[in-house]
This record gives sequence, structure tokens and C-alpha cells, in this order.
Amino acid sequence: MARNFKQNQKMRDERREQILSTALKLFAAKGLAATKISDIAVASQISQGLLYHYFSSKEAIFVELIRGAFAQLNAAALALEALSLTPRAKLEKAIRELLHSIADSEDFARYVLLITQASVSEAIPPEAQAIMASEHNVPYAVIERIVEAGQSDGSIKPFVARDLALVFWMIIKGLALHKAAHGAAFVAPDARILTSLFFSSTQNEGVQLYAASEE
Amino acid sequence: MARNFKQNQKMRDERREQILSTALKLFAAKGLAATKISDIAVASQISQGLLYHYFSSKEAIFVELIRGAFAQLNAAALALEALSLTPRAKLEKAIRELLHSIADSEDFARYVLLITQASVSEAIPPEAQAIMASEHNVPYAVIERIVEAGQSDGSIKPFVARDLALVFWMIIKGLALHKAAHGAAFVAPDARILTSLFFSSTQNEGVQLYAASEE
DNA sequence: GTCTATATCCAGATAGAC
DNA sequence: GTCTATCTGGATATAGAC
Repeated sequence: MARNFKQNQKMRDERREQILSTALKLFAAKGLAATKISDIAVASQISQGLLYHYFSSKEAIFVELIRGAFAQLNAAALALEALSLTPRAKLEKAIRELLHSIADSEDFARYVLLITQASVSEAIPPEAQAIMASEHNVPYAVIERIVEAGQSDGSIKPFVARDLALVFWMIIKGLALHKAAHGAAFVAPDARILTSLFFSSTQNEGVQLYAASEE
Repeated sequence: MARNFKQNQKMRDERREQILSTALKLFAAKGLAATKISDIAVASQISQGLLYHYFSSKEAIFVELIRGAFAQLNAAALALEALSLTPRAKLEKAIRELLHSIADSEDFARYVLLITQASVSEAIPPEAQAIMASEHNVPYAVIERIVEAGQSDGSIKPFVARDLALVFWMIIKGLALHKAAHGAAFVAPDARILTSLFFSSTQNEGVQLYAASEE
């Protein structure tokens, strides 16, 4: 009995994940408004009616995805900041891993698409707007603090830290959107272009950084 | 008679421009699918029925805007390339003017929004997709050629030219989107961050470049 | 040219059978 | 839990009066 309950819960959760995953694909490809709830049902291989047993509306699915996106992104950013590494090493790690995600993970680009929609469009659910308002600044603030620390020890160029953080995320976001738009044809740019933004002397580290991303 | 005809033509053109201008605002703010044709009519202060005397559909308005966006953008890019300036001076001019447009022109950011929607979403009219396919590469190619020329004369860093052009446009596009999302709160970053991407020695030109953007 | 009124269609959400 | 059938609302586009 308890066992059945647990199994049911598990199936229910898996189904939810399946719906979320296909909705992510569709929202990223067509946008919230242009995606029909019937599209999601068909792609999830369930009936439209059943979909409403898992989510109360199309908007609820969108909100859930936005919530998850920020949960992951912000957790990753804060975890990076908490590592025992030099500021420079933290930024190199961030660049390496983000470029890797853009190049290799379909869903990463899709999440960026979703967040971009949410940040740019007025036609998104108020709940999603609320999440945006409270969460979207975290990754910028993390990079800004790391940059400031790196400027104290002299390893990072003396530009306004906020500006550097902004430009950094603009490149990452832009590349993810570009990947989403051009798919297979996309090749990530040389990571040294990114590192040269922050560090005055790239020397040989740049090469190692680039090679390391192959692993 | 001929005069009346001309006047009518003029009025008709003005009305068209007015519709296009309000549609641009709405499409940028909410996206193509979430913008209702009635929204456009109300904001343009004409009846919904009359709108159909100027455009055959919502999609037709969108296509017209995309066409205009690329006409302007690509003309500007090719004009820049044709100037009698050093490659370095061309890039500095591009950076200065683009940052200026982002900071001061509401419509510039809106056009970037539109192009981003069109490049990223599958839910746009086929005609708009066709324009994208034939036009979107022009600005990248222009910057790439300028970078190559600047690398020949040693003024630009020896990164892969295509990568530099890509990162350059990712920053511009990202900043425009950021401006669109945060409006008044947006402050353009120090232009020297952009120039330091391309040029090994920024020296004092950077300061002049920055000051020049105040004009 | 311009409006109001309306036909048509389609998407979101619900009801009810199994 | 899962489906099919259906209700309801709203958006596009058209018709027809002025």
C-alpha cells in the first residue's frame, strides 16, 4: 500500500518531468504565446485532458520552468563563488563550463531562451515576472563580486566591475541564443577572447583553458 | 487631381508609418503571437477594420518591420565598411555609434528585439524567415572583414576573425536586449571594455572614444 | 476611407465515461 | 489515471453601412 503510493508518486513525478521537458523544447522554439497546450500534449504523448491533471494551465508550466532555471543557475553561481579558488581561477572555470554547456547541452540554450523571453516580454505570467524580479540579479552580482576580488589582488583589469559582469553575461547569453538559432552550424568561439576581457596577461593559461574544455 | 492623389498617397504613407511604429512597440514588448491585432488598432487610434486596408494581416506588419530593420542595419554596416578609415577607426566608430544607439534610441532596442524573435523562434511568418536567411549574415561578415584587415596591419588582436565578430555582435545584441528589459535603469558600459576586445593597446584613444560619445 | 457589426475559427479549459 | 467530447471565450478577418 505504502509501496504503491510511492510508486505512483514516482510515476507522477516522471510524467511531470516529461511534460516539463517537452514544454521546454516547445517554449524555446516558438515562445509561450505561440505554443499551444495541444502541442505540448501531443509531443508529450498524452491527451490534452490529462495534461490538466498535472498542470493547471500553460502558464503554470512556464512558471515551473522559469523557477527551475533560476534554481539551477543561481545555485551554480553561488557554488562557484564559494569555492576555494583565486578570483581568476573562478572566472576561468565559469567561462570554461558555460562555453561547454552552450556547445554541448541543448537544454542549456533552451533555458536561456526562456529566461530571455521572460525578461524581455510583458506577456508572461505575473508569477514568472515575480521570480525574474527576485532572482535574475544573482548571477550578475556573483560575477561582479568575483571581479572586485580579482581587482583587489591585481589579476583582473580595472574596468568598472558591474560593467565587466554585464558584458560577460551579455556574451554568454548572446552565444546561447545564437546556438539556439543556428543549432548544428554553431561553433563556440575561442575561450581566450573571453578571458582576454578580464585578464591583462593571458599568456599560456589561455591555451590550457581551451584544451581543458575538451575533456 | 494629381495633387489630391499625391496628398492622399502621403496621408496613406503616414498612416502606414504610424501603424508600423506602434506595431514595433507592441511586438517588441509582447512578441508577435501575444500581440493582438486589436491592440495595434487601439494603440494606432484607428478601428480594427481600417487596419486591414493598410495591411493584410498581423504577419504582414511583422514582415514589413523585419524588412525595414535589415534594410537600415545592413546599409549602415556596408556604409561603414566603405568609409576611408583605418580598420581600427571603423571599429571604434561602430562601437561608439552602436552604444550610442542602444543608450539613446528606444526603437533601436526594439528592432533588436524583433530580429532576435525572428532569428530564435519558429513561430514567425515564412517570409520573415526568408529575409532572415538572406540578410542576417551581412553585419557579421562586415565586422569579420574589417577585423581581418586590421589584423593584416597589426592593429587588431590575432584571434579568429569570425569569433571576434561573433562576440562583438553578441555584446551589442545582449546590451540592446538588456536595455529593452530594464529600460530607464540601464547604463551603457564603458566603451573601453569593447575596444579592449579588439585592440591590444588601448592607450589614450579609449578615453577619447568614451568622451566623444557624449556629444 | 472609416466605422460597427458579425461570421468563422481555434485555443484553453472542463465534464464525464471508462 | 486516462481518454474523448464539448463548452466557452476570444481573436482574426470580412461585410456592409456611412
